[in-house]
Amino acid sequence: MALSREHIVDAAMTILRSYGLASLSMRNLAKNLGVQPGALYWHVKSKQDLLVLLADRILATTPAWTDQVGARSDRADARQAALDIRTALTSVKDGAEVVSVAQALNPRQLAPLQRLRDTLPSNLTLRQAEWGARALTHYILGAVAEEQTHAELILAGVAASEESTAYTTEAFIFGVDAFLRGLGAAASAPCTVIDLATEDQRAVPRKQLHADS
Amino acid sequence: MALSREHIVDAAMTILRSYGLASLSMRNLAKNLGVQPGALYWHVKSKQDLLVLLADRILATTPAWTDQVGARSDRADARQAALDIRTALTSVKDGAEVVSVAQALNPRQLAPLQRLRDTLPSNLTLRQAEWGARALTHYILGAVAEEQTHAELILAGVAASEESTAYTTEAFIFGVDAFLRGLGAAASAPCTVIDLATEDQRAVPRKQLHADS
DNA sequence: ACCTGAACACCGTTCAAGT
DNA sequence: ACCTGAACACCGTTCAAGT
Repeated sequence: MALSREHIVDAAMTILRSYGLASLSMRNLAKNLGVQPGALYWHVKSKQDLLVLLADRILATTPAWTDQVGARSDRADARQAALDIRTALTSVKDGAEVVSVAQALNPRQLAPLQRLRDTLPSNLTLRQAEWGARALTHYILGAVAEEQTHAELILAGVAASEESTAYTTEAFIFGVDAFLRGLGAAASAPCTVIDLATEDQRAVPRKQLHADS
Repeated sequence: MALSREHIVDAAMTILRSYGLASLSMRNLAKNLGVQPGALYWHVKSKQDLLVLLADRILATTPAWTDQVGARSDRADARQAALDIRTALTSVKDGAEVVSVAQALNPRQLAPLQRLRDTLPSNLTLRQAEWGARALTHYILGAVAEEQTHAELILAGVAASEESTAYTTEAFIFGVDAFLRGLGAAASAPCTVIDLATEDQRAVPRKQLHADS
């Protein structure tokens, strides 16, 4: 059967579901497809490219947001959007990590991020809604990634399972709700930057590429 | 000069500051120390172990929280704690990513996480304060990681620099403040779990380790 | 157009053997 | 106790050459 981009992504998803991100090497993927590693590079630019495709497919399972005359709705919609994203991420092993890496490499707006922005409280300016959606995305990815690696550590017998999944879900929702409440009150309490002696020791000198000896 | 654990961490920090996480391989580190790669494993258990040490050192530069008779204080303290953590992370290239990875591998409580918990609004239960501190940590690590990779993409000429650092800082603070506001109102609006048809397609089958053919 | 074979320049980790 | 030398089992990517 002829190799194709879609076929490659399918096989990669299978590896991801069964064994996780650590097992997803280009060489192992090629072996699973019965092909030489170099063959993959005809259909896919790089591994980073592949990870972006995988991230899109993982998030594609989230229910489409029915755009009601472009109006931003109440808090419950945003909460549901966050839960839908979490469901999509947890359906694949290391799903949150894959999406995190893909988003870091390709910082374009992820589809559910747009949905999040559109469901945020309507008292925010567009810029604030974008900041809020990004912030919530960071929380979701971080929280779910922690859940998943924790779960894998337990399966590996390294950590003890002290918490039920209901408990984990409650913690997740607690964070989402807290954040959404805060965003709802954002307009009344504007963000004034106070003392920032903390600024700009960030510009670290960049020398050459790669240190040798 | 005799090799030591501290010496290794020093050299690793130097590589990190100058060239970032991608250049921090055990082999490159050994070369910089004028030693064979295997020698490192006498002083350090693994690369993961080393990353945890690095994460601790990166965060060690945050000002110590002067514990005032154990009382949780107001929102300004938590906001300052978040800013201090951001400053520490941005002082090292890929600092946020290093701490993220280390925290994923070794999910023990990071020092500043404790400080965050102690500075959260006092209306929360201890469990809620822990959830809140975790959530805020996820936001901080995600946001700063995005800042840093974005900055590196700009230095590499891949992306355009459309935003000033003040703008970035404002966005960061916006997220922190929103979250803290939401936590402040957490007790009055308890987190009730509504419909969760989303639960538990998370248990993905685990077969053997490593797929072959 | 699509894939193989083979190479290039790397990884983390282990471990007998040396000192 | 501490380190070398050398190996093991991998990586991502490229590219002439084949079909």
